Amino acid sequence: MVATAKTTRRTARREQRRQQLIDATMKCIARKGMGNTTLGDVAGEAGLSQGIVNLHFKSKDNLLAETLRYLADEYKSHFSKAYEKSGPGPADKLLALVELDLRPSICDRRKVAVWFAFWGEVQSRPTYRKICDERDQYYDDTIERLAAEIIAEGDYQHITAESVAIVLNSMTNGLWLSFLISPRTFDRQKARDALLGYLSSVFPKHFS
Amino acid sequence: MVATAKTTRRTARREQRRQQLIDATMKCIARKGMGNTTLGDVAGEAGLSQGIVNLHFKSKDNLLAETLRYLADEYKSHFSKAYEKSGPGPADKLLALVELDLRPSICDRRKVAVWFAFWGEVQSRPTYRKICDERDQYYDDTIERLAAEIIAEGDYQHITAESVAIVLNSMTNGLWLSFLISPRTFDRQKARDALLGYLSSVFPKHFS
DNA sequence: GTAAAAAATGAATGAGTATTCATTCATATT
DNA sequence: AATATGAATGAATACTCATTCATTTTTTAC
Repeated sequence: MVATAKTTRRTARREQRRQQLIDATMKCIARKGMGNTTLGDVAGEAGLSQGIVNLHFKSKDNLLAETLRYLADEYKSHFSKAYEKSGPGPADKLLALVELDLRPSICDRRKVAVWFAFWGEVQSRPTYRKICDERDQYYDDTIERLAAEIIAEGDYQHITAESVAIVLNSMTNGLWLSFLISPRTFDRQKARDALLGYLSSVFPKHFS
Repeated sequence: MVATAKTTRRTARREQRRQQLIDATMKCIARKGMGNTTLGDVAGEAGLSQGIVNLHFKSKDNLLAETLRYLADEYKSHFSKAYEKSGPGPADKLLALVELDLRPSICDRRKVAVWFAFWGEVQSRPTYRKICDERDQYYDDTIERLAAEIIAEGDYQHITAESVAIVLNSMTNGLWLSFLISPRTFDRQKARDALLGYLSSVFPKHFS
């Protein structure tokens, strides 16, 4: 009885419940769009009652901001892990980071839909902008530094680290858009080939 | 003559009003986001009365779809014009089309904000997806054909037209995102340099 | 085992907003 | 000038949904 009660208990620890609601929020946004997602939808998706979101997040605005922050933090964490785990040279690291954006766990229908939902509102919401900006800066700076190291190593001419960072950053975001809009025709392998094609034409000594 | 002129003027006024409302819609979406734009906002922005949108567009949903269609059509029209007007070779044409996406009349704060607002909802709205898909297909096919011609002309190895089209398509969309999120740090010239840098590394004989 | 605390419920509230429609207004037609 | 017609208004309506809160259920502490 004690054991059963523990596994089937209806209440959950605060953090657990919050996470459950954030997950439900992402599902709803992906399915119905941010504008058409109601707190009732989120609660229903989580199998809980009407007032649950306000209990745990105080307001809808707050829930949405926390959802975005969760996504951004998750991305950063994957990013750092990919960086640490990859080979020692800057080319290894750059490749690992670029490939990260195509990994199914990141380049996932639901998550990408949520990113774009927020980007669509970023213009009018300073909070969203701040969170997105921060993540982008983090990404951009790292990529540019790696590109600079590769350029120095290979003594490449006619190319700047900044340009490479701009290309890679915009390409990965743009690939997400293709994935979102045309999941049928989107092909991870082709996307990867395109990215590698770019890297090998700009850094031929490093990416054959 | 008299009858005809009068008739066309009357219908023209109707189209004029619709266009005025579409413009107001884009302004509102850019300022407040799609989710927070009310029909009252749109009517107010146009200097007209509450019920005006329903009179001309039947419903809010319809207004939004027509707004997206307008944007897509406008883009296609600029695209065709740029294609026609550009130099004869495929490299001239490719450059002209790529540069189009950075032209202030296209890469404009308001319009880009509206594109992203719709992309954020594309997942849940088949109508939006269809319109976006169509535009993308148009773009992609043309770019790929031009890339294929350039590859043939220059006898380039280790590169496919499809890859080039993927890179260019995702890059231009991605650059729009940077422009939207960080208008302060976004730099048209640097974006252009990055695009040209890509083209010259992949097609060195055509883009020095 | 009991009491206090915490978590969760779901009906009620009220603010906001899409839509409707009776009426007014402007212009064209006779 | 008189009439007809489409355009526009804006108050009224109907509805959605975020938020609140009194109540119930579950957990924790003793």
